[in-house]
Amino acid sequence: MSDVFDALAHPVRRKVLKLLRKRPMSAGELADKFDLAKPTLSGHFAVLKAADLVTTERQGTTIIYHVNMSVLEEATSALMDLAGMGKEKTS
Amino acid sequence: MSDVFDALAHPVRRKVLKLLRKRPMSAGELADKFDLAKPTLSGHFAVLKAADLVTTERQGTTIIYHVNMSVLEEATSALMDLAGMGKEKTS
DNA sequence: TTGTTATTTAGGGAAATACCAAAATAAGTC
DNA sequence: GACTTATTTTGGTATTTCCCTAAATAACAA
Repeated sequence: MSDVFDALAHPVRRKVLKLLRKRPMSAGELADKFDLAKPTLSGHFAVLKAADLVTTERQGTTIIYHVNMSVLEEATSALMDLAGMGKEKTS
Repeated sequence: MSDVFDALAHPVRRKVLKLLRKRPMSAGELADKFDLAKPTLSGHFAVLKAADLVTTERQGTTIIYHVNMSVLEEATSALMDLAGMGKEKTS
């Protein structure tokens, strides 16, 4: 879970997830949305992938990134837990 | 908001918030829960405070930390938004 | 003022992170 | 094979983060 929060800590990576939530996109297509060199973005993708927040699918020469909603939802649950929102035992 | 996600990225800081959610605690009392030097914890507290995730109150010589639930809830909402959970416009 | 307790600030070193340009890899086409 | 396109890996530098010990500050008591 720490991997996930680490990944979420960078604004670029949060924006990548936001973009991927609308639809899967290739690495290059994603990179075009940022004012950063492609290797830099590639590094960010690797962090997201290590946290299992995205998955990849190769289509010929391009690589398509998909957001992994279940992990994003788990992170949200973890944070809700920390915030004491929902699912609480009234003891 | 980036300050908040940065603050949440470190496991020690998440644990501090979890402890403070039960009840406010002094810096020293918190520090005792970790196997780290007090100045190290003080640094973590400063990060949490910069993100407005905690507030402080001095009582004589001790400083009491309180979790700022509203900011924690805002962060949860932001993540829920990223995850597309709840509050969505069906368009 | 001297001393004690609680906490933070200062200073420094090691490790991690973020960025880039250049080179390498992968898949496909001619 | 030679070339093109898409992407990642490598190598390098600069900045930031994390942790420590030692010193400074704050509030209070004797």
